[in-house]
Amino acid sequence: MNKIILIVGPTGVGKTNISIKIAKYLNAEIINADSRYIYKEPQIATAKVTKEEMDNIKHHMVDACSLNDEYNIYKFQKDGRKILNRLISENKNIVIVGGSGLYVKALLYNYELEKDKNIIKDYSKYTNEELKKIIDNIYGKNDIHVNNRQRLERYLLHYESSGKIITKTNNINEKLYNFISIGLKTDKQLLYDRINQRVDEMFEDGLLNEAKLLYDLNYKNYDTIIGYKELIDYFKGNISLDEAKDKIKKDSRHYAKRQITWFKNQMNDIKWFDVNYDDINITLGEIKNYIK
RNA sequence: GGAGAGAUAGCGAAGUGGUUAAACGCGGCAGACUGUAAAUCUGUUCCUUCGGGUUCCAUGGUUCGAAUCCAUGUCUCUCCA
Repeated sequence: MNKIILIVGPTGVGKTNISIKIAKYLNAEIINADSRYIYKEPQIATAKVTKEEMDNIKHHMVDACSLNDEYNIYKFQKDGRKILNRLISENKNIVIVGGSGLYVKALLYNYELEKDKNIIKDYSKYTNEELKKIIDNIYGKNDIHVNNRQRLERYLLHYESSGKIITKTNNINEKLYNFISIGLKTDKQLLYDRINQRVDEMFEDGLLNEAKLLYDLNYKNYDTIIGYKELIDYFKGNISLDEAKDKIKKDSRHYAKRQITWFKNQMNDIKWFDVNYDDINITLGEIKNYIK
């Protein structure tokens, strides 16, 4: 019987390193569940696994498309499950690692997503209040906040293109695969220190060059990546490099906090491990013992 | 040495006699989230045993009432010498 291990945690805890060690131990292949690893161009900004780090472990769902491509959770679910099912049929051990909570859930839980019909609607003539009222008439128990225009528009678009409403169902907590969930954590101040330090290291490693290069090429999803989007104002001369750098650190910390909130409250039966950075083997030992 | 301007919560900044524990922004903290998710959005942020307590540089004063008016002091900034 093959093993499927899910490893989650906030950015900067050390998921990449640990996942590879665990994969090595299990002779497993890795499926990435990190929404920004999908894009092939960013390397430094997304702290992407390097060839050397991979240590000959096969990685899936990394560098799968261009920053110019339209990628979304539906495609991730479809592509990811295809690989997952294939590896299962080949009786391989699998390590799934990622920080994108919704992607993880879409991959492993009963999230029913349908192919988008590519309908484009323009709701710009409606105010938030008007959109909210329309949605309230469709489904009074919706909990979308009036200010959340993105979700308001998404809800209406989904309804108008599929005729279906988005409701909270229990399916979303129903596991479709037999996997063990592991969460990596550490003291929050320590995590924030690590994140800040990692941003400094990214700059030492040439983040600015990478960012400028892609900026000049005008990539479509450029501004969805922490580490790039904060530099836009710097390239335009609106802020100093130090200001941009601080903003990257801040956005990264905020992102980590949102991830922690998600994994803590949106997912069940995650076994949390405190990462020991002085001796990673201690943490690895605890994990190996748990997944035995 | 002379002439002005100013000191407000962690920071920036409103407020110039009463419904002001003090707008707003940032930062902090917590949270929501089934298709942009590294996204989007929400709540909270002087202390509190939730009864209340203590605030707007300091001290003293005017007033029924002061962050707001007066006096003195301390500090900061700009300009003139």
